[in-house]
Amino acid sequence: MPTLKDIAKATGVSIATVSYVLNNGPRAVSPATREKVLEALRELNYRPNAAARGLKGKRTDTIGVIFPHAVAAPIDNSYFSPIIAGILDVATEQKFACLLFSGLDWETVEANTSLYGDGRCDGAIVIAVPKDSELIQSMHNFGLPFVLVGTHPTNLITNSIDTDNVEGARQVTGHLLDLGHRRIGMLQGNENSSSNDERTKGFCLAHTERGLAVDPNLLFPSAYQDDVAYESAMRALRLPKGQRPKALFCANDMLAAMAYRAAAELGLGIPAELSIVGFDDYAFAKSMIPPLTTIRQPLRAIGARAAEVLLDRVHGKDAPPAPYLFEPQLMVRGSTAPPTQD
Amino acid sequence: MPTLKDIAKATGVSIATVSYVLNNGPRAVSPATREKVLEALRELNYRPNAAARGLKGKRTDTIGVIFPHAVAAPIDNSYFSPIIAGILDVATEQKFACLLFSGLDWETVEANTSLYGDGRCDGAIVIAVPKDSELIQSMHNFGLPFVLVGTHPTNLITNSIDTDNVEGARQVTGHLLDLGHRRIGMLQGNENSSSNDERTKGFCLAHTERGLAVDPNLLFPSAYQDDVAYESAMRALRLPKGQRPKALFCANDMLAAMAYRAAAELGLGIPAELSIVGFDDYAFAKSMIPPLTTIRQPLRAIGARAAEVLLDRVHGKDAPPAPYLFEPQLMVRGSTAPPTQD
DNA sequence: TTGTACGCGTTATCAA
DNA sequence: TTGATAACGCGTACAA
Repeated sequence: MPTLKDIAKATGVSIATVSYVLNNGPRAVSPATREKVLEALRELNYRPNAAARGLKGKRTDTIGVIFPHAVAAPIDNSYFSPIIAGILDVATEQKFACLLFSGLDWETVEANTSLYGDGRCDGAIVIAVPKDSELIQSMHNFGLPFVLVGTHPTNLITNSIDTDNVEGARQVTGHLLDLGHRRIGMLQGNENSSSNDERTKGFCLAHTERGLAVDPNLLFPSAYQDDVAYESAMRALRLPKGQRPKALFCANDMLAAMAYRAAAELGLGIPAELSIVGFDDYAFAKSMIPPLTTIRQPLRAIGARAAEVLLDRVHGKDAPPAPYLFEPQLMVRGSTAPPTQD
Repeated sequence: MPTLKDIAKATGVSIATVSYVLNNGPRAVSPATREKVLEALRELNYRPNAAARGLKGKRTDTIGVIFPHAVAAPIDNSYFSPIIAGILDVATEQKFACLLFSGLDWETVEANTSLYGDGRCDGAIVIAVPKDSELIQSMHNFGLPFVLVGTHPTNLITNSIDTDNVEGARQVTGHLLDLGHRRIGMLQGNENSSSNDERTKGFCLAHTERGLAVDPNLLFPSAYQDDVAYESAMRALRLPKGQRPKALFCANDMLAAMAYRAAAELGLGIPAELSIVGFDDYAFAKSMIPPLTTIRQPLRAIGARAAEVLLDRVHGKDAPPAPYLFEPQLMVRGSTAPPTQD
């Protein structure tokens, strides 16, 4: 690997000059030597050494992405991966690379956080961290720019990017209510997640706005894990006919897929005997049979926006630590219909 | 951020001593000073600077992962993300981080490859690169340890990790033939991909082993993209009844999902009127309705194995540049049944 | 047992 | 317009 010194030697100039050519400044170089240097750079296939640059206190051109990648929950693929794709879109465009810091769960991730503090990245994006996590405060104390995705800490210390979960849940529940449904169950997500709190709130809001009460027996605790979700769905759908919900609002599309499975096993037709709606509009939602009515969350755009905000911070344009909410979009497909008579 | 110098000053020893304590050598430090130093390190919350370490020529404790993340194909999530999860499993355990180098397609990725050569990582994993890509040769020339996943270059210059695609395709096609199917179509994947070549080969092999010929009209060119796949599936299933395949082998599960959609739109019951099999066993396969019969490819284990092999190389244990093939596993579910009479 | 000093490849300051 | 050189933080050969 050639270094500045090699280029300087080959060209007969000083390393300073080479550096100025490389960085287009901060001082001028005569066109003649400039050309000579550029040629040598190309000739020897020179690559600036990232470590040396980082050491000089310059940017590392790297952003960290912090998230857990649990063992077998489809949500990990469907949720994290479009977000990371969006981050990559923006990062690649701005010639940044992404450094993943991960672990199976948040506990492991937090235990490994030492990694982000060693000057390997200029900033970090933290995805779906539990809102009571110490990580948020400790990162803030650390001073590295960071942005949250899918989490709204109570004290606003940095930017957070997300979809308006309350509004989305309100819309999709409203869609069911407007179809005439009155016995709607909700399959909930992780207990300590921002998204589940907000989606539950929107579910209730849609009811109260119409002067209707939510039956607490129709809130089915579950989690963003396929096995847990399947069990919860079975519990909900095995209720005696008069109590069984005629529609299910699932806290995300993966839960909805599990509800489909439970319904199929119990011989309940969708949407004839049971309407199902989800949340997120994962890639597979439109391919489900029947296609799932759900709330579209622009995950890739969320990731891209997070990267933009972070890179602005990295470049010194400090935005106020405001939350940024994307508008949810109701996607009415084939899994919802008016209720049939009992 | 405290540096070695700060610790040295606080403890009243030299930076060399601090360094020796940190690295447990190469020379001994008296237990007394050792304790003092350790305490100061903890006290001041010292973190070694990765850039400085990298500059000294030591390991960066980072592995690069090179792959494209195209615009909207579900395969990207379902294929890449479990592999990356597997890489993360091993990397995290060995205290390595993963640096993603990506672009929308391989063209962009290759244009950005300059990134991997700047000393930011100790080695790289390249996922599903087209087998004729220059990237492979240029990385080899570069001298950075690397490992391939899902690609088998013709000249064996490093390790490659994959599933035995020929054998998997042979098994799942054999399953259809053994059910009595004789008019089996194949929905193919990307033209220049190793996986598609090998799966096509296995498809043919299963036929010839049984003394049967493959009807070339039943090979439907397609790609690992949902829109293209859907169109191809429609073309296959719109054939007049006597020519229409009664079973479809899809080059991966995403194609199979698109075939489900096409079948649903044409009113063809699965598996009554049409058997469908896939390949990969993506997370969603078992939740499809009916659950998809497919070949399980242990993607997460593949990622983990790739990371292990790479880290061995990084640590200097040079294995021979052999390919490593995982055994495919036939998962018989509800999407296959014996053919009905015409 | 410990301290001093050099060099890794950059960038930036100072001097020419 | 350019060259010499200090500094970034760390690891280690050498001197003490």
